[in-house]
Amino acid sequence: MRKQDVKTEEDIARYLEGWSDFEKAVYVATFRIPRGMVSTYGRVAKTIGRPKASRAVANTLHANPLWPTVPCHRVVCSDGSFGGPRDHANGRMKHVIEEGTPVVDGKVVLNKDTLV
DNA sequence: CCCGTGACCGACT
DNA sequence: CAGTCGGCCACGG
Repeated sequence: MRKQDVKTEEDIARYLEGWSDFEKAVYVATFRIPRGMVSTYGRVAKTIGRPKASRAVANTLHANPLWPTVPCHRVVCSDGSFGGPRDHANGRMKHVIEEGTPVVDGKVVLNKDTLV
């Protein structure tokens, strides 16, 4: 199926057939993050039952094959900063801001209203 | 099966 | 409060 036709969690799992369960879980969890809010690598890891797999989550999202269907830009570091190469980080920050999420000094403001 | 590689995290100087 | 350090984990070679 074509990437632009992926619109549900089931679609994601189908599109990712052949990928590991871990990777599917990461993308599905990220897909659930509502617009205007963010989550952190650590929290996503916890959500999918792998509390200590934050690094693996980051690795997985780095290769997000379903952008922008899967909003990987809504996943940031635990301190609110955007990890990764400068160019990628800037783009992600721009999208987060466009969705109305508060960003101060290059970092997302993490509180009960912005953090899932 | 061992090893290097990260878009990380939390605790501890 | 900024910088370090060790632990963590999936993946690919």
